[in-house]
Amino acid sequence: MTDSFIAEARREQIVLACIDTLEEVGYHNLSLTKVAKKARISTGLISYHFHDKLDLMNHTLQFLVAKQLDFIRRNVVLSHSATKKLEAFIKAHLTYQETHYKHTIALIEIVFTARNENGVPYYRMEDEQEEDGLRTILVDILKEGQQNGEFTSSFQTEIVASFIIGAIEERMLKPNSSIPMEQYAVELVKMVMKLIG
Amino acid sequence: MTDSFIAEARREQIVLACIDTLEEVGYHNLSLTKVAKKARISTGLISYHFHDKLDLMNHTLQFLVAKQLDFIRRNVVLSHSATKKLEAFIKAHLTYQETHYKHTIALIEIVFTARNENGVPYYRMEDEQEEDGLRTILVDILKEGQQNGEFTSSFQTEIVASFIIGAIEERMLKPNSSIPMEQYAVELVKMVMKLIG
DNA sequence: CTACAATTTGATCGACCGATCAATTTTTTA
DNA sequence: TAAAAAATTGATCGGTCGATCAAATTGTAG
Repeated sequence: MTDSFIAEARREQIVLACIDTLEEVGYHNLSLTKVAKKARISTGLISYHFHDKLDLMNHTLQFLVAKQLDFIRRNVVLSHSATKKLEAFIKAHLTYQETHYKHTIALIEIVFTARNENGVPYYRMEDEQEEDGLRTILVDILKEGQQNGEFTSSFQTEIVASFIIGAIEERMLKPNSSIPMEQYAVELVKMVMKLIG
Repeated sequence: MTDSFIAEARREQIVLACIDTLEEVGYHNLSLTKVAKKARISTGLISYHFHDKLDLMNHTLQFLVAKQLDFIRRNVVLSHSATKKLEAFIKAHLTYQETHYKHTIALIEIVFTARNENGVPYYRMEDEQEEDGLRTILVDILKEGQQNGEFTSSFQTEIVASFIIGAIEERMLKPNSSIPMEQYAVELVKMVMKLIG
């Protein structure tokens, strides 16, 4: 296993096949054989490019998080006020979940099922170096708005952030709701502004 | 397998062992052998009292949901205004997650990992007959408050309910937060009242 | 062209799992 | 108390999985 172009392309191909398989059968029923079949390669090749199953899952999770973060961040930076950034964050996040449904499902499958070497699942892990996560982006927007007077200073950014992320993730788990995503996004923005504006 | 007292007690014992095992190793690494060992019985006895592994999980999920629902409902009915009921709902829900942490973890493990005969996980299922779920209780409280004038009528109960449940479940996944549960509950109640009061 | 390195295959191994079942023990029934 | 029913054991079976590896193929450097 090296870092050649071929190896890098192959690894991404396997990661993509892993995402497809996760969405179709879930982590619970996923096997390396199924991923290999999806990627139209032999099972041994996966072991050649990834140390073991957990290593493949770690790379797949990293891929999914990076894509989502990149999409949302690119939308947020287009705005130049905290209010507009907040709106962009909420809408981009909800939009991504709808347009990249397969990725969202794969992400959920890994986060709630995969466990590290010590048996700790991702959803129970302490966010070690939350240097650059989605939550940090959101908290920074809230702080910026407080500092420049767009938002009131009478709320704790961490709690409002939980509030917003909770509402977004709640929607992530119920995409089949009777309420269209667009409307949900608009209403959520309205509510948040009523809270902090 | 019958419905005798012995069988009923044995089934509950197995369900409790299942909850313990879920919390310790997760659904992913759970086996009927481990559940049997936890319950200090033979493996065959589980198959005697439950049709198969999925049947055990269904009973365990039903047990967990019923316990949680019962606790929250008992707290809510003590209050006699929509405002107080809403406060009781939020605080009871958050309190239950902290005092019954093991049950919360087991619930998450089943909902996000177990799949029915058709391969559909619980978290992706349409809530068939949501006759009596937590969400219904919450929506009913919101409707009651709107009808008797405690709350404004300018919001959609379904969306605010998602908002509230999202904030509660977000906390469920991050119990190790720097913010104490009590404070989180108080702030959440304040925010919701600011939204709808 | 040649030799070496990287890549890929597919068979195979040991381990574990869910489910089954004959045999045994305990409880209930009459 | 004797017979029947219920409950329980533990060994066992077929199946699947993750990982390994010798062998084959492809790519690359000299």
